[in-house]
Amino acid sequence: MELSKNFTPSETDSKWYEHWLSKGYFNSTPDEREAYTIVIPPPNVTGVLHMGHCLNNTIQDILTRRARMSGKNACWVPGTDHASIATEAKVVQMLREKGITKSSLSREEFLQYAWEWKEKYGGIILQQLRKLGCSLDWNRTSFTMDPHYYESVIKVFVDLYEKGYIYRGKRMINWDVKAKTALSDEEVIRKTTNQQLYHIRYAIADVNGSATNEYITIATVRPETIMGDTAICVHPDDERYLALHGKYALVPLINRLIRIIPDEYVEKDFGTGALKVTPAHDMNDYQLGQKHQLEVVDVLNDDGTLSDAAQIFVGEDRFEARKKIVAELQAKGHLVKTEDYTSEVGYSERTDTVVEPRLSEQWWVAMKKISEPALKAVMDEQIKFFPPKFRNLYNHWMENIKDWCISRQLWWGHQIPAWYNPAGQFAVAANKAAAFEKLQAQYPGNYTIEDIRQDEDCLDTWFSSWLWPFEVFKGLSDPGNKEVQYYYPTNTLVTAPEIIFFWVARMIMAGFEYQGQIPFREVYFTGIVRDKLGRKMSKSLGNSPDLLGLIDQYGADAVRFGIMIASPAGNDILFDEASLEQGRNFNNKLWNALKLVKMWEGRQADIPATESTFALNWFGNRLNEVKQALDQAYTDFRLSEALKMLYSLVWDDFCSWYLEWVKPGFEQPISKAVYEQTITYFDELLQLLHPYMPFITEEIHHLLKDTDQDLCVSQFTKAGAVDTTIIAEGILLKQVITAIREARAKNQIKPKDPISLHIQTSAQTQYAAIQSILAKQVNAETIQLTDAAVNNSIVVAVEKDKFYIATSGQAVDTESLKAELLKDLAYQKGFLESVMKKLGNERFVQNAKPEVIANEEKKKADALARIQTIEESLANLG
RNA sequence: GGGAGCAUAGCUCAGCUGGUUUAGAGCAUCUGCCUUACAAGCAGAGGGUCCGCGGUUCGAACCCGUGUGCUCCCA
Repeated sequence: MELSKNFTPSETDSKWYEHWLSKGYFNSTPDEREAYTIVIPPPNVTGVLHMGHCLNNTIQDILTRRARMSGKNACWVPGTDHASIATEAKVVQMLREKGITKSSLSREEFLQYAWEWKEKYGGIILQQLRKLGCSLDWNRTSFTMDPHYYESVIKVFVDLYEKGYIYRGKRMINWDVKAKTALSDEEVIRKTTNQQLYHIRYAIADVNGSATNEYITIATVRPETIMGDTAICVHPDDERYLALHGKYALVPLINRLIRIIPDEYVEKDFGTGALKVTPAHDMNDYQLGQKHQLEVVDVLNDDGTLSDAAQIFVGEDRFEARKKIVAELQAKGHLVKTEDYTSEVGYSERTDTVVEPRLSEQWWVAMKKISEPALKAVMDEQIKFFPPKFRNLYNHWMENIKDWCISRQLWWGHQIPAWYNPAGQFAVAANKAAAFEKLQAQYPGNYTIEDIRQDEDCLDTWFSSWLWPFEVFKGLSDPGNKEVQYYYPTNTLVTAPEIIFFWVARMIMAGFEYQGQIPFREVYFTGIVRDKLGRKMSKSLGNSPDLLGLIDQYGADAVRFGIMIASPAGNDILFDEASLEQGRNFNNKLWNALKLVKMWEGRQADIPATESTFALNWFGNRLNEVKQALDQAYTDFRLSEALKMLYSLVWDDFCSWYLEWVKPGFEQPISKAVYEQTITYFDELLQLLHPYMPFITEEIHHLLKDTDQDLCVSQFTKAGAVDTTIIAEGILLKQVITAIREARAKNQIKPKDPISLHIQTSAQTQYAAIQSILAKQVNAETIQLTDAAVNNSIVVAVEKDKFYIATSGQAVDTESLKAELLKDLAYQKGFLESVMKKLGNERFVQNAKPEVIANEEKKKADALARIQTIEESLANLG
């Protein structure tokens, strides 16, 4: 069989994915094995795969595949959430393109369009995850608006309402004027924004509204809201304004009479020290207004235009109105000055418009009541966070938790199960009939079931996704069923730290409330993917690479490698395409190792493995050593480090050392035993790598030997014991080879020119075992042991042993050799000095642990021996 | 304004309980090689005031204090 020059992922990736699917390897059903469960953090149904997903899902796939290969019944559940705001925005846009406005449709008609959109365009991301190789159980694909899921969300709402955890209330909320809906605090992104601070003077007036000649100047960034002012506030101790306490002022342009009130809330040093109070349009002003019983004048409509209450510029957009009002204030002499000002402004996460604080009637969850067990579970490490630093963040948020605004003025989502009678009284129930019954019982009256209407609003998307870990197994709609008992609590949640409050905390709450236990045992927080300049990837910066393009270009395995190698535990990732190149090169290395051993396949012979005994023994021990380290790295979620270990094991230990050590001479036969063991080792490496790079490993596994067994479902064998002596001998051998090669290079001995090597050592038997390997690696035609210095040779010292390199005809560059030895000598002497300093320190000898002192003694002895070797070598050079 | 985290080679990071060779890896750089698996490669090399200062200790990259710089979260 002819193997291509390089590995070509495009030909193999889809072949193997289809094969795995057809074998049903990713599908899980409860059995007697231990379950290992991951539920995917459901991506937004409108979403497409980006770097964040790539990282997140690669990690989940690594964990899932590793579990599957470790005797567990691995189950990774895919799905999407319905993303109220984002999806509704997409549907509205689609309708607009068709010339249809949302307002011309009934709710039912709109939802029909929305479902059509979802079926046609939604969940593209799930297809893309296949390209990445994700071993998800597609039979379990879930959606937050599946019928059973929908019912469960409603059930939870009714239940929490009945428990008194949900209430309806008029409060200040974040309003998205574009989507015309409430947002929770977490959906508001604060951005530093350049603005103008306008200084505006208000005429002082008497109680009858007659203006005086005096003025008070306030500073504001929002002049368009002055028509909603109901007071001016000054600090009670501010001497400038003492005389004005209890006086009145006139709002410019509309001449409404407002009070001047003292309150310590005002900062004397900010602006003019006088604050206009607009309770309808500012969170703090609202609180101030409540304290002083101020009137609330709402001058904005729900779309961000000025309302009738504004009296002027009615119907104009808030920012247009701002410009016009500033112009008019200036024209009428009310504008004192304008200065540049920078502050944080809230923007809607979904529509990127400036969020409007707005007084509005919404539904809320009283969080204090249900958060307690969830806080405790993390603090007690019943749920472990990786990295643990996120426990602090979690703790802080949970202790200062605020009520959750769960209503959204949207149609796409779970409609709030509250019904109102004609008098506006309401009841919460699972359906209309039950609601009517409740209403009549509570508010008897002369109205029929036809007269009651359901709340128009739907629920926040997170109010459905917090049920995800159990409702994907129908844990609420079919309580205690076999699946939820088997798979729940799930094992690992892998997610980004930015949704720790949106989601992680709330899932834990819901888990306790509805399953009586934690939803997962550990949470792994990935870093945020940034570009190589450290900037967060975003659409507006255009710095997110086209992931599918990268997969096409480099192959899924290289992309997975690239993102994992750059992903230290708990830190952000600076993504650089260079790491994908490294991944591709690594693929190629594996591929070429395959080509090499394939060349040997037909050259097997019944000859003893004598010369390769050491190599076989050594690599077997290295493999066990790394396997043990890998187990620990996985336990600690040090996935990037685990990959580095594997990379080095394959590239350095296997390819650069082991394969070279067992490689037969040109067109020479290879011992059958050596060949077979090499195939076994190679296959073990592929197996260890499989969770990270599933495609190439499966491909090579099948090319390596004829087998029906797929690597995907093969089972790891336990790491055996490690013989540390062999490992140490391997290290010494590598050192010797490197030192001799270095000497060859320094003395311009061409790789093809053979040398004669003489070894002066006290450990002669050790060298007997590795002699043939050494000869091969340094191109020595003879190797002899010697008791004395060899004349006219290059001398190299490694540890306590000396190596004399003799060449035919080549002049030895004694000067550079001497320089090297002197440099080494200086280092060793410096080292010895530092050790002697310690040992000469009485207090060290008194206080340090015996094993530490013994180690220093050994360091001293070793250094002395090396110094002696070097000095003898120098003497030999003359 | 409140809180958290980070600072080690040009870049990205390891360095776990203070003592494991006067600090390690990968990438990048430099030198020499088209050696029969691999130039997407091989062989070798250079590169550090462990952010500054002070302290604890026989001993500090590691612990404490402080300053500086960066990042994030909350208001």
